[in-house]
Amino acid sequence: MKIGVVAARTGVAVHVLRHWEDEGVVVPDRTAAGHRDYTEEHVSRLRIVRSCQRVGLSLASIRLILHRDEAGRTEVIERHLQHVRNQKNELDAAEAFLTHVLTCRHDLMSRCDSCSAYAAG
Amino acid sequence: MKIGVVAARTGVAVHVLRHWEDEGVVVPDRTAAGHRDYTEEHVSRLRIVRSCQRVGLSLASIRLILHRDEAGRTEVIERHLQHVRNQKNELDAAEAFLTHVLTCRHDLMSRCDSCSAYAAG
DNA sequence: TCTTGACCTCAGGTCGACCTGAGGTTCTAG
DNA sequence: CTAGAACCTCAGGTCGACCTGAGGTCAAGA
Ligand SMILES: [Zn+2]
Ligand SMILES: [Zn+2]
Ligand SMILES: [Zn+2]
Ligand SMILES: [Zn+2]
Repeated sequence: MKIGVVAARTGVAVHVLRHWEDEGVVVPDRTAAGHRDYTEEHVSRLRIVRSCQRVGLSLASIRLILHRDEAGRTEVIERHLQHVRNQKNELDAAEAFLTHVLTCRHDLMSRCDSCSAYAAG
Repeated sequence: MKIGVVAARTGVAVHVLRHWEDEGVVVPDRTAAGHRDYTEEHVSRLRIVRSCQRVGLSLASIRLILHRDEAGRTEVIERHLQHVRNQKNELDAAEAFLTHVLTCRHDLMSRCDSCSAYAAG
């Protein structure tokens, strides 16, 4: 499958697909003429890249996750799992804070218990 | 309070504090001689900046959140609340995926139901 | 007073993840 | 067989959030 078709199907711009190849994240095959040639497996992986990016993983980490043979893979995944779990707590706190500040009337946040609680976290 | 003391207390490097001032996020007072002078309220806000950054908010958004009088503040906060709620779902999916790939033995992710499920999301 | 460390500004560099454009080749529809 | 779309590489730009260094000012202890 050609790069333009993949871009249309995945919503990932052509130059981005080329960039991800440069970074070794999803490396397509090549036709005899040198054009990139993507399989369904590649497309599958591209979607995984997007999902991983949405939770803040870098291309370097995603590359590790997608390639079973890379050194330090397990460690990176476990580190990110830990990070993902921490993020959920951070998000709960952030949700509470953002909800609060919408209606907080304190001039100084340092005098507001709710705001201070978030600053302390 | 001088910038060096604040850096030590908050764990935020001096040049970062200066950068945050440039961006209008936390703007300290000044002494007669032109040195930055932080109050406890400033320190409180600095901690909030860190917490907000940890959930992916940009300095521009954080500035809006910290300054009640800025235009479009409510909209930005509500947009980020929505984002925060989405993130929690993303994180649940990512946690499941990362846990799975640690032990997935499929050569092609497109042939693994668990991996495919994450690609589909 | 003098020294030494902390502070100041301003200019330029880095890093990750793109984005844009130039200049050239390949594919495909008419 | 030819025009135009789609592909290729490579060089350089952008953006956010820092980071580094030069060259100078200010302040607290010996
Ligand atoms: Zn309050
Ligand atoms: Zn409050
Ligand atoms: Zn499986
Ligand atoms: Zn799997």
